[in-house]
Amino acid sequence: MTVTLKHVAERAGVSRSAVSRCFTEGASISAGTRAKVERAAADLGYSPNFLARSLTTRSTRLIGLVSNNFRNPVFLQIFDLFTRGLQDRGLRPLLVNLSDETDPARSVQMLRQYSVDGVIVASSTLPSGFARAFREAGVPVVHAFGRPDGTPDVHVVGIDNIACGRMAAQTLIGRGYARLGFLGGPEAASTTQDRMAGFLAEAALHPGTGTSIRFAEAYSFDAGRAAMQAELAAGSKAEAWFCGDDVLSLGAISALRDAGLSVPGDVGVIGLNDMEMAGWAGVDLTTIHQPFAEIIAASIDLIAAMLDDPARPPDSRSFPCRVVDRGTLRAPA
Amino acid sequence: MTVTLKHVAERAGVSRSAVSRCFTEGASISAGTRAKVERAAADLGYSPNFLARSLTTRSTRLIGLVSNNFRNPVFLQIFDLFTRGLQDRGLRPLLVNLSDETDPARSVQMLRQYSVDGVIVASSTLPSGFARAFREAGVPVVHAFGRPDGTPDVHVVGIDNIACGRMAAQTLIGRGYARLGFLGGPEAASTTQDRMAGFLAEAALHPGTGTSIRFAEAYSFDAGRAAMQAELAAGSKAEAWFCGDDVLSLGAISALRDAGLSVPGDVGVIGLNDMEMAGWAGVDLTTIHQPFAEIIAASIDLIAAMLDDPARPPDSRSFPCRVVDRGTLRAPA
DNA sequence: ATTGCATTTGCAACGCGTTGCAAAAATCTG
DNA sequence: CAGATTTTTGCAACGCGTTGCAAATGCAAT
Repeated sequence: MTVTLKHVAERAGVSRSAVSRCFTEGASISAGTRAKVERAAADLGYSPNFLARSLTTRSTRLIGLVSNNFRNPVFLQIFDLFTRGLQDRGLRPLLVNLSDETDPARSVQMLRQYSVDGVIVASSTLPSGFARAFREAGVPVVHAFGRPDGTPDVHVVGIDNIACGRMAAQTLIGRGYARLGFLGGPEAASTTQDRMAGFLAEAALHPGTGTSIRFAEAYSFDAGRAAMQAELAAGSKAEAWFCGDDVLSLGAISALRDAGLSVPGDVGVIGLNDMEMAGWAGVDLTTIHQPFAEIIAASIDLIAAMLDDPARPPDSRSFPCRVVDRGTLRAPA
Repeated sequence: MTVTLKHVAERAGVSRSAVSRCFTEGASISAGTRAKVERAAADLGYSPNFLARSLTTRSTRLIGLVSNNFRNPVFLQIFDLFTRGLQDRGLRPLLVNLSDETDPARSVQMLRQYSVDGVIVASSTLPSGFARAFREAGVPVVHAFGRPDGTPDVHVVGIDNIACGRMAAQTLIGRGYARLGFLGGPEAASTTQDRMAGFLAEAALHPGTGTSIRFAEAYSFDAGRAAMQAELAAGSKAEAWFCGDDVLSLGAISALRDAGLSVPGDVGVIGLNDMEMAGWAGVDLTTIHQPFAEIIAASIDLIAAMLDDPARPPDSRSFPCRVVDRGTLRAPA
């Protein structure tokens, strides 16, 4: 049977309150009773029931970790960092897979039923309605990898996707490529739109630079490959591609190489994310590094801050990215 | 503020019990009051607090999902399948990252404090003491990807690692390789030992077959690469390798190719798992398919069964594997 | 209208802890 | 040592639902 406060209290010969206070930070208890209680608790193998406690303290230390991306290997790194970071603060991730959920209301309800203290939405492709729905339900929320914005309605931490788009274009132009391609992720995602906008804006500043655009259905190898195959079948003229994600880049490269083109000999590719695999020998993907560790640390900081002050006005943090030069672009002229 | 049973009861003009019964399956309630209650609940946006409910029902529908492998891309697929499968049954995964935890007691205590209904340990490298610790604490547990065994002390579902080792050796011998290598994961893991044992046993049945052994520090690309580099530096003579995991295989292949060897021209490689990436164009890893979907479905079935009957005697289920022939072994003679 | 039975309802206690408050005990002052 | 403080303790109520039980209601048959 489960051993409860009462059992410990009886064994230690004190009141239930005394036992409770022994297990709550900073409560008033004398050294003597503390010793008795600890002894009894140890004998019985007691530890307090967090869920019962949460009824009165109104805090579960449960955090909903919500994502819809379980195909892109970079998310394993992301889950690793999130789970460790949360655990280090005594928070517990309740993992929610929204891969085929379209209705925010259901997930909001479910997470409220479990009284989560907060929610982290980790996705660049979930419509922002999801994050907003949590906020409207009064649940602290931070949207990691969302679209930072001057007047956010929820906390957002991510990168400046427009700047990344520019950076990619600049890099390609700096390498002497004139006909540029953008291979984006799902067209509807705001991050895709921003990356494209930055990319096109920068390209437009450079006369003699042409651009073409294509979108992949998903952030996956197959989708990237299919998109590039379609592009090639349509007689692509692009000399270098900026792909909105590394795994997309790998798919695209495989299509290019299958078509007998050399990367970077014939066509250059620059990705985005700098997932672990991008650095693997033999992969050597040139890419824009997205500072995951910082983004995740900031997200956790924010959610932790909201536990203390749930009314904290939404904030938007954006971290700088940088190009990691490996082997899929030709050397500077 | 949170809206509770009481508020709904007042608004509907019924007792708290009536409201409660309206939200519990199969409780006795008339159509009339049900309508009143549902109306009031909808107006107020009420939904019951699972955690409070769990106090009396003694069921949270929370399942600890425990793993220590957040570097091997195959685990993203695994988490995807687990989270979806659990969600489909109305169970909620509390994700626990044990990457650098060595003491089972701490995780057991933590998960008990959250009153999880059960625990799934998803790992082939966690010492079996972890799973046992949960069982001893009276928490239903199933160890997925563990070592199936005739007299298990916890539920185990996985593959017959010895048979896989044999299968790998047979395959290599069938292709005419005579000097075989085994590149295992962490040496201490029972799965590594079993795969090796099967591999060596089978090789021993074939006169004229030589074997060499090496272990990687972890199931990671870098570890596989480093191990193969060490092997090459030591003047390896093996013609074909069975690697205990796909990501290890990829690391090994990268080392082989860097050393100027062709795969499968000079050296053959067969992996284990058949992670998604193994099938990517350009990767084309020949490997032994581990039936993840089945293993995970069975694990979830088992944990669900234990919710009904916690005393269910431990069972051990093993799923058959099969070779998936792609491009890293030479064709049969 | 009465009896008999099945449903439905509310009361009150319970699950496991926490906490405001007042009483009790310990400590300090003079 | 009495009196004033401070600390520690227990009581009892509370957080949010559930549930055994007995009372109340509904309905059909007599």
